[in-house]
Amino acid sequence: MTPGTQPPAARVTSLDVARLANVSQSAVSRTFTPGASVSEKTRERVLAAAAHLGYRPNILARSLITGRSNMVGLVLSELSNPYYPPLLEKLSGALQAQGRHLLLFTVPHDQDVETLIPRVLQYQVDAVVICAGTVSSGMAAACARDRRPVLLLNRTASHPQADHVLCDNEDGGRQAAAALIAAGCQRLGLIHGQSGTMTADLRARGFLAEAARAAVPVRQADGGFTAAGGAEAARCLLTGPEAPVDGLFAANDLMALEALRVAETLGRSVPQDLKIIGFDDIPDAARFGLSTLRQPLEDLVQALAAQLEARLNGAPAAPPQVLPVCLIRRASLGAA
Amino acid sequence: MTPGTQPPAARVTSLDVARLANVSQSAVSRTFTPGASVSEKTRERVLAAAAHLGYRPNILARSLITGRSNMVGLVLSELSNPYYPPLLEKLSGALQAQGRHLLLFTVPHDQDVETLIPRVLQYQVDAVVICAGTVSSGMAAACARDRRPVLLLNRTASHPQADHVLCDNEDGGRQAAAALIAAGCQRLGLIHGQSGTMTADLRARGFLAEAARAAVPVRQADGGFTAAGGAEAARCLLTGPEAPVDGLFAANDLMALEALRVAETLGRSVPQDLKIIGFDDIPDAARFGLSTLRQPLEDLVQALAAQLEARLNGAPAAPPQVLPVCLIRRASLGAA
DNA sequence: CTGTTAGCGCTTTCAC
DNA sequence: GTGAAAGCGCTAACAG
Repeated sequence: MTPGTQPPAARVTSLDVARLANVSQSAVSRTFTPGASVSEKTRERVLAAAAHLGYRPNILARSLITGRSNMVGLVLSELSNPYYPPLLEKLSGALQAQGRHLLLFTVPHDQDVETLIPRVLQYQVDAVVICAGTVSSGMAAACARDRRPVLLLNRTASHPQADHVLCDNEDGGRQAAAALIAAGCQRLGLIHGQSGTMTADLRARGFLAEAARAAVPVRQADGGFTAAGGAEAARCLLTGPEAPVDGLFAANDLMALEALRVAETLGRSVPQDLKIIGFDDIPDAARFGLSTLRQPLEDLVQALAAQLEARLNGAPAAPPQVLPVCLIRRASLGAA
Repeated sequence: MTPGTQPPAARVTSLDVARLANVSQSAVSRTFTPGASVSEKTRERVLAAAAHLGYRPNILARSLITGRSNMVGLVLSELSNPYYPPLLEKLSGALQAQGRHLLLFTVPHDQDVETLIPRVLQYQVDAVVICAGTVSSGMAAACARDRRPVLLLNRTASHPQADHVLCDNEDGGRQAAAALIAAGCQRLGLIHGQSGTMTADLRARGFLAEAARAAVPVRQADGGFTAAGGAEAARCLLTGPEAPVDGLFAANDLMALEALRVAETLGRSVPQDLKIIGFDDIPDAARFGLSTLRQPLEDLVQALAAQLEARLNGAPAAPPQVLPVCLIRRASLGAA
């Protein structure tokens, strides 16, 4: 049996309901259209018939006419980072509350975000949320041509037609440096995220700027945002001939937690010899007393959902929305 | 401006392409239909015109005719369990390789899986994958009426029309007990998952059966599959007047890891005084030397994808597919 | 191989 | 308020 040869399911259509209820097909349609005018009598008859047959409007057929699918494309790449699952859960919940649903596209390791976008658009999603890779202008243009809003979550601008919702990465870096310096650190270490990504660069920039302002030296290493890379970078920064660093900032918690473990292995006691700050506040951070910059996940998602709603109602792209991050002081900083 | 009042996007249709290429609309359609017969000449003209206009077929319109949307509904509840993100990532990848995409539905905390299903079906998804809550037969019936395959991932049977892909939870429990006993444990402890869920019950059953077979006593506590609950249960099992347990099995790693920490807090040294085994093999398990029963994620996903493909080609529901779990020996069991 | 035609299930004018 | 009819963008017969 060849694929696709199956008879399509015998679905219940509005016409079936109309016949059973002895009304026109349009009456059925109106009954299921929120703002339409139907007499109470008709509505009841239709609803009864629909319930009897198990009828529910076909959203795809509807969207062909209304131009609205109530689906939002979500392009994701880094589900393995524990920061994302809570985000995804909240995002899905917020959109579901608006009557929309996420259509998921994951970026294959060997592929680019770019190449995925046309596929996303084919599904007639009402908007595209991108939370992966770097977004080039070609892509934004493709969406703009189709008048499909594009929202970038935790990515920084590449195109003025897209909305941007993100946390203040640069200020987070700044806060980290300030906190370490205030805690008495004199030789700082910075574990970079994947270079080239805006979040990594901004966090680093803020950190370096604040350290420079205070004239505190900084040694750097690249951890690539991964646990393994973070461990490697930490080892690199905590050993060697030079005077060891006494304050460490990692561009995400995954790496910071590894640094914590590496420090332990090397016999450095935290927070006495070494203070550590991460970024994201993933669940494990609390468990291991890791100080970190917490992103306001709930606010990010709410802002995104609100902006999405606005754009779908015709509003133009808004200026980037940058939400504050908040330093959570835990044991790794000498907090209670 | 009222919602939905916006003019639908000015989309490029197959007719636009046809006109530009001086061919019929069907020629355009055929060009984009894999198995159709078009001359090389026409195909080129069409593709050129399409590229020029930025045309791509509207999948929703297509699905109205073919009865195939290439979307698969995914009903999820427990994204916060670190076991799920890798699963979701692999699943999405596997389906994407088949040219399908996941439409996400998360179960709100105050709601039932049941109530979500009609909404899922409205989107004309080709199939529904459920990875949440307990699935009642009413729901399965609804899907069956629409001839929509239902696949349950890591849930046990409730309806013969659904496919089931899961790992051998009961045997995992058995293996855990056997391993602890073989390692010399004489007083076992069991931290239950959320009671009522099949995975929790089966893991417990296997564990208890094997312990009983070996006539080793077992104390039990409920951890509800959560980190907090696991810590509480561990504290309960590791303290108290009775002789302390020397072998502990937790129904998932989240709880087992907490148990590991609680044991440390209580001054019990692992694996000397106490051996611990978890379930799932989440990333943290390796990091903390937790022995655990690893689920064959990749195999689960592949089996699911294959079964999905089969069902969509007309195959009937298959008998439950139970994949073996594998005990990973780490420090918590005294392994190297 | 090609164009013409019908129609997927639905919403939306438009008369009544 | 209601039904008839048109048509969203596309595929699938069907003649040629």
